[in-house]
Amino acid sequence: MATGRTHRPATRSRGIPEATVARLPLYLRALTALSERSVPTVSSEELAAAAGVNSAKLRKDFSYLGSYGTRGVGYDVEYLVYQISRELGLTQDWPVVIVGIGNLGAALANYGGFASRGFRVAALIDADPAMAGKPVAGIPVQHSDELEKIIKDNGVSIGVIATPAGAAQPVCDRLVAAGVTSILNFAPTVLTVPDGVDVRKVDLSIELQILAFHEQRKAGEETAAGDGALPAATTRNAAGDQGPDGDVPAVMPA
Amino acid sequence: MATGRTHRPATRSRGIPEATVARLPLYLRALTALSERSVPTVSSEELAAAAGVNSAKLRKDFSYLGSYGTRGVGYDVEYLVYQISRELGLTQDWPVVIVGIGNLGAALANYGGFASRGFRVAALIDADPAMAGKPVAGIPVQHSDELEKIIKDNGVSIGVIATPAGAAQPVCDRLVAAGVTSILNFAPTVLTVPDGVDVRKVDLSIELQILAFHEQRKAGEETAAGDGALPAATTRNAAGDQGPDGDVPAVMPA
DNA sequence: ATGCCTTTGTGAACGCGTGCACAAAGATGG
DNA sequence: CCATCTTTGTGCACGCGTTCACAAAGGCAT
Repeated sequence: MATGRTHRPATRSRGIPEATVARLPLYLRALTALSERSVPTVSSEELAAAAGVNSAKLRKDFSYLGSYGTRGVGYDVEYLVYQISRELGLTQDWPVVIVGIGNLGAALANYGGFASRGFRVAALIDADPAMAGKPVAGIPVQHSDELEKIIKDNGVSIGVIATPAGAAQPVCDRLVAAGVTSILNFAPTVLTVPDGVDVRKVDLSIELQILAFHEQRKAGEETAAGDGALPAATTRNAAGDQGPDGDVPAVMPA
Repeated sequence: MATGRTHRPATRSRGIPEATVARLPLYLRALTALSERSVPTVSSEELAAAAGVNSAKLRKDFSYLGSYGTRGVGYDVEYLVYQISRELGLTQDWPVVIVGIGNLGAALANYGGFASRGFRVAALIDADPAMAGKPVAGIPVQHSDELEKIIKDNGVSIGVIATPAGAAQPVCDRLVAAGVTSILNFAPTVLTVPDGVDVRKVDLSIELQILAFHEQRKAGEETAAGDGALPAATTRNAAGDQGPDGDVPAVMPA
């Protein structure tokens, strides 16, 4: 039971570092914008600025793909778009299913960023029978019962989970059993999957909490000048705190 | 001009590594679940499993906060919930504004994960006059003209951008000018902000592209048995290089 | 009180990612 | 054809993050 592998060992497959892979979509976006403006070539410096990264890092990233630049000139935009697209696997069609058509699921279904790359929403799935047949983003929602059949009929290998936290793991299990090997998880839960299955998670609440940490630190530094104590953050027995049961630390070790 | 700071120097403020901060919300969630089940104490091993991380990493993370455990026993759940909440700044109220009430913005407004922590949606803002006054998630949408006033009146320091890509930077500039110092960006664009302002971005399309990369790699390894032409990464600028699809970039350098 | 057993907290080694700085490569102009 | 100038590709060093492994700490039973 404790064998849940959420993290993959590494991308030692035979090349491209994980950190580089994560930046390729960024470069691709910047390049696409240049392409639309019919810019023929771009230097590492310019492209790096557009993508918001260091130019040395960008050149090193590209070096993992091959030598696609021309010294003294830069990179050919169209050619690079093609190479990165191919490397990311975007030259082929990726059917995806979205499970859980609530507010977020519907937003995802309507999101243009999917279709613009090689992704195609093959189906929308929800457990609520009342949703069945109702069109969202022009696609009729199907009931969970059809999940396995949908996956197999469309050859889906990527699934998006936008269900409530409680439903995520069961849905995940069914997706994996039906043949899905990559999952994008929006539910605030740790998913346990077998080896060979990739999971990436997006958690809105976590991002905000990280921002709050830095925000608090900034505020603390300002007021720290006049007062050693942090702002009311150190509120003792903060009653209105998170607790269903107005709880206080109450239990102190020692 | 190329001075756009999207990345912060570091969190050497006086302690906690960035990687650790990013995991604290994860621990907090696991601990909250335990708390609701009235579990009094938990060992690093158990908690690590629940959060999906290595137990040594978890102990080291906690060691940055202080010595909150008891050897031979583990950690007191309630006490740890409190300490992490305090460290993350969740014991205080964080008013946030969401700008761009489209599908995604509406989904965010309805997302329960915000309110459950210290976050409170102070206002919803959209540039479309037709949206003004219309309630979303029980909160009436306000027009962009009110942005500065809303920020100042509510003391908002965290802003969420869910606008189309084109509108993101102008909105960002206005938020920052009005006093916002932390931004969560859902628009697919690189935001340029002054020093001292934190930006975190969530890009749905990028996550999918990363999954596609790994998915392609998995598929490639399978079929690689019969075909050795896969790792063409070392290909020099050879014209008409690998053409599995016979698709050539059309524009070739040289 | 004493010894055993469990679990924390952390020193140290390792590996990955980042950024610097420069030599090699190629274009361009005379 | 040669000199010069631009920009790539990368060797190298540094710092952060992860993991191992173990000594110290504390509870608990006898």
